[in-house]
Amino acid sequence: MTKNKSLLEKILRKNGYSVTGPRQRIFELLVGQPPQTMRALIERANGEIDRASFYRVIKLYEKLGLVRRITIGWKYKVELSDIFLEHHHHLSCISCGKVIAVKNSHTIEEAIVKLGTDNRFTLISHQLELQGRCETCTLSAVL
Amino acid sequence: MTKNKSLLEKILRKNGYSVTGPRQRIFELLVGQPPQTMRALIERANGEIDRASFYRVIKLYEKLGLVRRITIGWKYKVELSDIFLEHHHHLSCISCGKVIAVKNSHTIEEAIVKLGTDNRFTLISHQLELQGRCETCTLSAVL
DNA sequence: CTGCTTGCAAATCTTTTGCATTGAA
DNA sequence: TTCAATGCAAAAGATTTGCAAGCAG
Repeated sequence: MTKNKSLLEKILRKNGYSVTGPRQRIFELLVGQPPQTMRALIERANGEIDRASFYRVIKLYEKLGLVRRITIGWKYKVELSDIFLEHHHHLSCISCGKVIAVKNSHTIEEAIVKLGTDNRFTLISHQLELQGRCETCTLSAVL
Repeated sequence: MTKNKSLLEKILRKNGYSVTGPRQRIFELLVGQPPQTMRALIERANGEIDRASFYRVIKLYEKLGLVRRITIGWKYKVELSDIFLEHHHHLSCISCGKVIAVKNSHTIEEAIVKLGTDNRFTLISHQLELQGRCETCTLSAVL
């Protein structure tokens, strides 16, 4: 999708950052991938981009709202944010580690907004993470 | 509360772990505190307990479901789990860092259960984290 | 006693920083 | 040309591990 890439460029420029090779490359490494650990992301670049740049770029992307970090179990992973992906949450299986993205329910979103206003908070973002056992693992736990 | 402490002992024994000084001490350091970083927790022990033991004990407590980790911003913090605390979620202010615990709404809990069944997952736990700006910070952002 | 726990020290892994160099605008 | 962005190397921080000694059961 070149559409995403031009959106990336637009956002960088609009915020006064330059469009560079590493920044584009890192973006590509995020497109179409499930949430990845930093390590995995860095390894996928095969040494073409320095570790430090990864951290710097991801931090920038997070600030610009392009990327978000989600916590699965103990460590965090990064993925493109809702600008590129439809807003969703994660359901992860504690047995096999599978992570599935679930589209958000209207009910939940509304209740969340209410939580914010009830507490006089101006909400900016939220994450919902669910842990459980997927169907396969639930079954094999019984066997 | 000695009630909590005896519950701790019961859980440890029932799972075949022994009740030791460090384990009790670490538990005490968690009681009645807001979510803490590992570093803060370790510092509060003033060198009486080794760093490594902290990590080992917290990991054990998490496995036993006594403790949970929540992610606020980038790093995680630990707090007692719903066994000791009422089930709740967190609202954190991205300006001043304040974190408030919000009792859960029925609506959200129900919708979450539905999300699980819709995806044939046996749900075990979930976390909802909200980010925004508290009233004070919202106002001072305008000034 | 005996094996689980701990402390200690060292090893690993993750993230950040300083600085000289490179590259986008 | 000029300043932001990158790579590199080193520093800082966080987490884990091996092993000998200590303690709960």
